[in-house]
Amino acid sequence: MPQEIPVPPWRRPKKAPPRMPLTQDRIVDTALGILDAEGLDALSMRRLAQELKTGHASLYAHVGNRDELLDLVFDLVLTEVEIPEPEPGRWAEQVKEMCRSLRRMFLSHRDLARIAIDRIPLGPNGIMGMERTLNLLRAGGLRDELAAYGGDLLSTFVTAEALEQSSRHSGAEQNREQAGMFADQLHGYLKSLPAAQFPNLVHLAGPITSLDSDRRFELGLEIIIAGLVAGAGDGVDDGVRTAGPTPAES
Amino acid sequence: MPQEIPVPPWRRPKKAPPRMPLTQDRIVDTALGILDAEGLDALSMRRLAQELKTGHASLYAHVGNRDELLDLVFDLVLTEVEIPEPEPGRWAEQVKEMCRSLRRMFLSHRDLARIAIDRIPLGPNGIMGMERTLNLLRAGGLRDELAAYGGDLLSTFVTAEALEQSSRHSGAEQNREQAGMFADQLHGYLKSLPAAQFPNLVHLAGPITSLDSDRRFELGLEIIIAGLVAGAGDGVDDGVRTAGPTPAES
DNA sequence: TCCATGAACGACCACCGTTCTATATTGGAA
DNA sequence: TTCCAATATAGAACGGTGGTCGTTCATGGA
Repeated sequence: MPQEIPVPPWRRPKKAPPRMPLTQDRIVDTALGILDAEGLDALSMRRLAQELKTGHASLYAHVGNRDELLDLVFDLVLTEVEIPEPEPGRWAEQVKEMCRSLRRMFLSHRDLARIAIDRIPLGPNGIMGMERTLNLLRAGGLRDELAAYGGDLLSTFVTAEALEQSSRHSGAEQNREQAGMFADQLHGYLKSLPAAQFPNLVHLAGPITSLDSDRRFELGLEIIIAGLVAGAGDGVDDGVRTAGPTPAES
Repeated sequence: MPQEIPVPPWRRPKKAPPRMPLTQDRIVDTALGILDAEGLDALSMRRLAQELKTGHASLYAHVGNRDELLDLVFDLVLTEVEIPEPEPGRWAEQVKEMCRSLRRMFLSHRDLARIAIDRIPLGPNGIMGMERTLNLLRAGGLRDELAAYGGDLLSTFVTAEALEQSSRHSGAEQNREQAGMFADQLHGYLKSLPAAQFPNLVHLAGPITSLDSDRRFELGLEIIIAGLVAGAGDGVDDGVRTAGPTPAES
């Protein structure tokens, strides 16, 4: 890195102040950068302030606290998720496309699933996403309750699956290699169990460990969508027998 | 509290040493106690050591580190989950019973879902549970891949749902009240959105906010089980068309 | 009785999030 | 142009965290 040379004070125009002011946007952008590069544990207020060349206490004038910062980061990346306008006859495929887009977003931002897993996206982009998601789900003819809950279930599924995938590659950065290592180790372990006591684990050691993340994801997606189109929950066994639409509001 | 009187050294039988030794079991039990009473954030090594009337450094002779301690706590509570032996003709109901038992476990131990969400239960009780779960799922006639993944999907679902429920009651202890408060606030907010821009959110404000945790859980359970019995994923659209059993191992 | 072993422990280390207070900077009014 | 009030900035400090290290000490075996 070249040595920093102080700028002579006489050539420094009035405009374009060299001291870029701290703004919430700049903080959130930088936070996302650290997250992508170094993960959630590295994203401390101090590390963030250092990146912004300021003191860590200064951040609190713009973001409230760390948790709120994570809210903002989450809402920011939500802009990357594409939720299609409904087209007739392509409902199931469009739902899958939406979930795949959400998954791509998670996989392209390290540890974001850890942030999202216990957060309800109520920022502006989150609300927009909910609206568009509901629009798509209802286009499939789902009754209100199922549309309302289906969106939750799908996004929870995608988040949890991304979380599992990223937590398997814990600690250091490793792409496919370490994941394969782990799968191999686990496979060996399961195969080594006493077959008399663990017949199913021994028998299924292959399928359990050979499912890669992509296959797991597609499989889960199909299961949930199949369950949704089956109109599950029409009659539940806890007393409520009728399937009529729930009253519009509580 | 009565004053502590030192025991005279002459009456102290050889057996039953009054100084209860630190063991891993005692540590894990105590950790679970703190977890139940005060939550995960309160479960620090120092707090735990204090409860055991010792120094926090002493714990590391028995548990490795905090993460491993949480592994052990997780495995311990897994003993509370009941996984039924398969009975003919009751498959779907038995799967539900298993999931409900798992959920009861989560709800009776504060913050346990937060511990479980990114952990693969590979302790002794976890392995036992996996075996019994696979045994039950396969009794339903699920093909290998679906049985192997179905268990994962179900447990992920139960955990995520428990996590959502417990994170809604964040911070202070609140049973139904605060949850209802939050739902009411959210309902009001959704209803207040501009209907032209957010027609679906406004229309579904009722169903979205009126679903209580129990109903959400049962609904999700039915969706997933319906998807499983539909044998989803027989033909997937990523090139693989045949549904033949995957090779026994990789 | 002596000693080796391993558990227990206090002092540290390098951090963390957050708050308080003092200072610097700035835009606008006089 | 000068001055002031409002605001942004940042340093110090607080009370915590998980984890390590070297030392002390009690206990069981020889």
